[in-house]
Amino acid sequence: MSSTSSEQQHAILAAALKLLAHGGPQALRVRDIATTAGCTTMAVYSRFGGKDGIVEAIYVDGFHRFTQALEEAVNGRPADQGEQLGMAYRMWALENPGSYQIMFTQAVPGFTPSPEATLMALGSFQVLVDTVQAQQGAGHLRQGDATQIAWAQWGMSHGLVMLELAGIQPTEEPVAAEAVYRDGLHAAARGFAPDQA
Amino acid sequence: MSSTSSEQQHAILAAALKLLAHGGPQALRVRDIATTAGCTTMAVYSRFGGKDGIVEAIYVDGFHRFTQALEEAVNGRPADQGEQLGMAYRMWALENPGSYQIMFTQAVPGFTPSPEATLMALGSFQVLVDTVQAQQGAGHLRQGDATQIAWAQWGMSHGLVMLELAGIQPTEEPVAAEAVYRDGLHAAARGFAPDQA
DNA sequence: CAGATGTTATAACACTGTTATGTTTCTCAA
DNA sequence: TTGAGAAACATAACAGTGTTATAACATCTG
Repeated sequence: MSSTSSEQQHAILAAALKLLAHGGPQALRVRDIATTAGCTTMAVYSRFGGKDGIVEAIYVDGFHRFTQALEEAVNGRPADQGEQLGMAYRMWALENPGSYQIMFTQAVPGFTPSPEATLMALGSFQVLVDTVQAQQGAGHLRQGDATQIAWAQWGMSHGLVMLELAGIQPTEEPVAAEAVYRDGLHAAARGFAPDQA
Repeated sequence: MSSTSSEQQHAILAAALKLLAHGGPQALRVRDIATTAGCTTMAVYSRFGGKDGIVEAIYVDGFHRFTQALEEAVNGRPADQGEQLGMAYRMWALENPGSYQIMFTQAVPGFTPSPEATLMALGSFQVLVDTVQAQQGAGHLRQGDATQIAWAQWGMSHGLVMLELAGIQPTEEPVAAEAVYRDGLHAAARGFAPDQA
């Protein structure tokens, strides 16, 4: 039946996500995924076409949830949306480090996402652009290319998150990471504020 | 002799860097490194202890050259040093993408740098902190924790460079990447400027 | 010179992604 | 119901890669 197929697909993906959460990207081994999902190695090939298929599924699932988390975070006045978005970005990455690495770094050697998956990734970026435009409309950000401003903010978020995920700390106290991140967001907001502000 | 040992070490490292430049981190295969260096597979184990030893050598070599490039770039008035440093950061990463990936991402699955190598990496960060302090002294950046400001700037540089290395472009024109990056640097500088400026 | 130490060359091993193969099970029309 | 075709399973084999073993060779030391 098609329903059991789909259930097994789900079980395999869930097993892969479990291994990913527990041991990072390098814990994604086809045999282990199959064992964890309670099926044979071949099932992974029947359902996903191989390891890259699993990784692509994780990639797509990750961006789906990531985009959703970002959209849900933006629910206040435009003045607050930048910080809300930035903090949600970091939070999601810290809670889903394995997925984040697969989505934004080449943690799995041979894997490159399909064109459709890449488009989906850019759709996630659209949330940032929309937020920038809302803030521009409210006079909190300078006029100009919203894509460019969103890109710079994405860059700062991504860079700080990556450094944090890599375990590189600015100070001895790990508690400071969040404060440093928030301060970076504020600085970026000031940097892109209208001239007269 | 010890000199021939050292020469062979150098030949192996050079071969690894050549493969890295040509095919990226996943082109670093022990057999290929040995063949390119004109020695046997075992020589890699005698000289470097295995693949991780080679990767660590690339890591250390990379941070050595990276730090040097950053230091050489800072040679103007404090007002210009931020942009000089940021542009040198991006330029080095684009010219040494393989090394940059090994240094800042986990491009080689099992590899983790030794504590000494990690200290060396933080030494590179010190160039940023020194520059921030010079700019603070000249009144171009707000007073406060120089480490924190440098960290945010590093984050933005790292994030934008990683996105660029991953081939993700903000617009259709690849020429815009440098302009976007430079604008991001300016925004960060404005964001951390003293209040009255 | 003789032994110890290190290096070379070759091969074998372990792990992982992938493919092949024979068997079983299921589906569904006759 | 039944039998043919298809799908899936279980097992094994294959290919690539990091690593280790082993024996022959070289080099240095006393």
